[in-house]
Formats: sequence, structure tokens, C-alpha cells
Amino acid sequence: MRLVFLGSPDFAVPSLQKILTSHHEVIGVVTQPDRPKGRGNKLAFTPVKELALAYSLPLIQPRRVNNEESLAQITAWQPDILVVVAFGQLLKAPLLELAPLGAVNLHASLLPAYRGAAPIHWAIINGERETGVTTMRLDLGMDTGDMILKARLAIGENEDTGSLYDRLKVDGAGLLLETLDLIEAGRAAYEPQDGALASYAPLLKAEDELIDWRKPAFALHNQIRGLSPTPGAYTQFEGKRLKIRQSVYRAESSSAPPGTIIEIEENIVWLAAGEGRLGLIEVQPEGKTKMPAVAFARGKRASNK
RNA sequence: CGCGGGGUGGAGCAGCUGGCAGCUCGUCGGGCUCAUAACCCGAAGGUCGUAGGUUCAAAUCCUGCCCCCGCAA
Repeated sequence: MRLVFLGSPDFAVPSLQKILTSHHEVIGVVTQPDRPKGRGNKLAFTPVKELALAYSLPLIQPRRVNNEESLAQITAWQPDILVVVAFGQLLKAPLLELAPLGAVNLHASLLPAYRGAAPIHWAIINGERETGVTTMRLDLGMDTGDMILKARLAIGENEDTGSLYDRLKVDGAGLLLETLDLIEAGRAAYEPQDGALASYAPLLKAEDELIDWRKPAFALHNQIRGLSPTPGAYTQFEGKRLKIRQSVYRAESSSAPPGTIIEIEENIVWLAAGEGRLGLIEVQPEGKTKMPAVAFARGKRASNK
């Protein structure tokens, strides 16, 4: 099929790559505009743009993909289908109806669960033991389209978002290609989502990153791995942020007030939580590189005296 | 020129109103022994990111460069 690929972050890269190695033809790529990023606000290309450039694919970067100009360009490409993976903009009716076969999307959850922007983070934060990827036909809603294929994936007990993200984007790429082949063969089955079972995974807010020591240790552990490596969960220490990059937890409680140190083992700094105890393994002070939690604790003691 | 922190023995830090480089941990050797995270003694180990400048003297002051990171987007 002749397809236009819409995607932006590196989650979409394996999908585009996989399609490029297939018999399908990518006749155009749509990605987000270059944006000032990082320190110094330097302009950054999206990972999808990097790949598109490497393959010399026709590329547009509309501020609003639904406007007339980009609509005209995509129409001119005459695609059979639009393929959307973590694009970052919602497609409106004219775009959804532009290609004869509509638009398919890859979403990083087992729909209808975790519709929305941050399904991987929230699955881990909520302590899910399983997630997956779903392909669907896009409609006007937010991840509400009819589903085509799913692939399940178990979440490791201590797995973080980074690891899960990497696994899902690869699984997703395979599933997406499979889906495209089905559609091309006219054998795709479309299953409507049961809205009653839907749940949402909204964009992360700043307050989601702050650790509340009154919560149970397991919840904090899920929060920490769910936000790792980005944006990272943090606690306030001496007026500065201390990101907690890696943790463990135990059920046994202590009489210590939540957020205080109970004990320091060889590689773990144990703090009291609302329930149980949370063990810090790796932390990152504001303005510093990540370091073992035990080293941070030592440095603090040394400098406080 | 978005705001900001930092580069000092293997790790984490102090020293930076200029004058012989210090602390905690680790390592090695020894002691004590069943040690709350913090037992005792001793030892090894550092071109103080890099290039240049100021000075009798610079980790400490000035300038360029490299590197790491936080925030905001």
C-alpha cells in the first residue's frame, strides 16, 4: 500500500523502520515542527524526522496538521491509508476521510484501557502486571476507534517505563505491520471498544512526580519506576529536588515517621513510608548525575559536619 | 544569546575572604570479635576538567575551551 506515516517521538521510530523494510511504500512523512529543546533551547528534530531524512522521504512538519495547507499536501501524495503512531496532534474528519482506507493507529495499551497520552507510565504507576499494544482505526475520539489487533505483554515486577517503552515500541511495530497486511488483504476485523471498560492515562502533571511519603511503599515504588527514566519521581531534600531513580520496597513497617531514614544497608537506604518501607538504590540530586543512594547519604553526612 | 548547579585520590563531598590538599565510604594490613547506618588502629592512592593569565605563591582570582546535570519550554 501507499501510505503516509504520521509520528514524532522515538516510540514511532521502530514502526516506521519496520514499514520501510516491508513491501509497503512510504510516500510521505508528517511529524511535529522542530522545537527548541533542552538546555540553551536549541532546535531539535523529532526522531521520526531524523529517520525520514536518512531515507530521503518527503516530509512536512505542520504546526496544525488539519489546516488546508497540510491537507492539500497529504492529498497530493494520494495515500491508500494514513498510519499514525504517537504523532502528537489529533486528526479531524477531513484527514480521517482523506485516504480510501482511512487511518490506523498504534496505541501503547490494551484498549479500551489507558486511552490517552501516557499509557505506559500510568500502567506502571498503577501497578498493572500486564499491558500491551493495540492497533485500531482512528475515529474522532481520543483512542476510541475500532480495534484491529492486540499484543499482550507482561510487566516485570520492577520494570520501569523506559524498559517497557522499548519493548512496546518493538512489539507495536510488528503488530502494526501485521495490521497493515491484514487491511491490504481485506481481512481486517474491526472490533468496537466497550466504552464502559475504558480508562484514561492523561498527560503527566508536575504534581504526579512529587513523592508523598505517607503513601504505602509499594505505591511509591510503582510511582518511581513508572516515572523512570523520565520525567523522574522526586522528593524534596534540603530545599532541593532529589530524584529517585531506582527503588525497592518491603512490607515491614517501622515506628519511624514517613520520609525518614530507618537504616542504611550496603547498597540501600531504607526510609519509612506510610506503610512499609522504601529502599532507595539510585538517586539524582538537582544539578548532579545519578548516583548510588548510599553515596549520596554519605556525602551529606560528611558535608554536614 | 531562556534560567541555574557542578567538574578536587575508586565513590560521594568539604576547602575557593590565595600560602605545605581534608572528610565519609571503599581498598589493603592489623586489632576487636557474634556489633542499631555510623567498632578501633595503621597504610596506599590526587597533573584539584583543560589551556592561558595575574601573583613571591592559585584547587582557591581573571579569560577561553571541553564535559556532566537540574529547571523551564
